[in-house]
Amino acid sequence: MPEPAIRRPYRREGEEKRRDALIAAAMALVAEGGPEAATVRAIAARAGVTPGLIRHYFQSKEELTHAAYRQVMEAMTHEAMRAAATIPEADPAGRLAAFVAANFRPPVMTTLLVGVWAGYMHLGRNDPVMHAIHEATYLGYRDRLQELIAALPRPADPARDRREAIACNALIDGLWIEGGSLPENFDSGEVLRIALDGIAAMLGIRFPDSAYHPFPESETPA
Amino acid sequence: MPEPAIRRPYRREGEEKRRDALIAAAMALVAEGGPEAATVRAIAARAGVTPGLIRHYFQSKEELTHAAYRQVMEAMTHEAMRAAATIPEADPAGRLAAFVAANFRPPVMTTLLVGVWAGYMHLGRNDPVMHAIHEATYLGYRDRLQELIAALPRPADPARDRREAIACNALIDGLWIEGGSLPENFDSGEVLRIALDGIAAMLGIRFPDSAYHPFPESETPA
DNA sequence: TGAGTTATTATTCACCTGTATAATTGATGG
DNA sequence: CCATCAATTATACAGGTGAATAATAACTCA
Repeated sequence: MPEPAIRRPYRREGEEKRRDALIAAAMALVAEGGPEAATVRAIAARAGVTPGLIRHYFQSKEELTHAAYRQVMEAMTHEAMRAAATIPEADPAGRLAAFVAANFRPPVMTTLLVGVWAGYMHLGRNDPVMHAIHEATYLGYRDRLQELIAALPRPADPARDRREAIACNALIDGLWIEGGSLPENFDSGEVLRIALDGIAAMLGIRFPDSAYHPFPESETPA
Repeated sequence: MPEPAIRRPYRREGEEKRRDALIAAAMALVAEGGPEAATVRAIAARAGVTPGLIRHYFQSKEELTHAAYRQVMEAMTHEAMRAAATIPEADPAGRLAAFVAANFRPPVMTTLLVGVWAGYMHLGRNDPVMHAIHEATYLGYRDRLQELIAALPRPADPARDRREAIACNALIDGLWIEGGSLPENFDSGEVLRIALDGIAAMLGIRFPDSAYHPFPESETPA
């Protein structure tokens, strides 16, 4: 005996807004409850629409997942690059330090991003599209890191730069994962210090003390 | 119109055997197809039993998941410790190198283990038991690493040892993940070399050339 | 203002999930 | 050889899943 059909009112939004809202909803749900929590119905509810709309903007739920994963991964590289661009080219070590530091503060080192990364991680093992996104973003990030390393004032050696970029990338990844998974096991700023010390040692350089401050240009939070 | 009930024949196995078989089946399925592939029915089929038997040996599917995760994580630490114990205590750097190297060859650096780790990773974010297992195994591994570092012939400094253990652990983790996720992007032995070089640089030591051979005591595979 | 488009909702479907419970059969000991 | 016990199978259930389709109402533009 259904009620005489009082239909939920709605507003038409631009395609871009709706796509973004759905992606954001999917990311938030994955971060909070893992991939199994990001059901079509839950995503729609979080985005304030009904489930059917997802398949109006995405051919399948899988396609929405791909879009969300790509956005998360690219956001991280983009944020680190943006931080590096803050420092003048004349200071290669400073640029590298800024790139590294960006990974250990918001908006990169947040429960949301670590959670989404962890939730989607394993999908790269079977889904070819996810694998391609993983590979592309990993290599993109690493190449950028290698460029910063190659710019350091020392004799050129591409093979060495490659190995060191891989090592620095791995160190950053490992610290980011554990710092994000078990934050209560590390003091504030400790992870950043360990990252910078480790990278400096592996590259045989020294970062200025100013690089060790979590929030370089803006105010330090109380 | 069901056939007149020709029941599947079976053999009674010991409790231990059945539990191990179910855990192994769950691990294999997670490694191959992610957690969503490890359904009660799929696990039972892989283990050669019917679904109901799972709940005869485990109170719930969740409990089976916990058992499998714990086994995977502990196996890694155990294998690295076993490798370290191969080297006499009089050679601290050699022990450390053996510990590190064990992470970059079978049975630790296998698609199965990396896959299972990736599949279960995110569960630690919501499930308290999984979180506890993750924390316990992570800290156990890191403590063992710190002991090996503290044994190096140099002035004692526990705070420094702690930071260096965190850094070395992160480097190992990051290389293990990327080496396992994108093996086609690395040459054979390259990951091990990068790990040992990085750790040596961060600790200010030098490993003997012999440490760089992937398979120390046994034969090298063709 | 009114007709047309389509973004959005509502409903339905076939399938899969973990769990609970009942029925059976293999092993064991007398 | 039979009785007992529990390991194992079989069946059923309630709920959730992504997807497909039909109905509707919010805009757009003439």
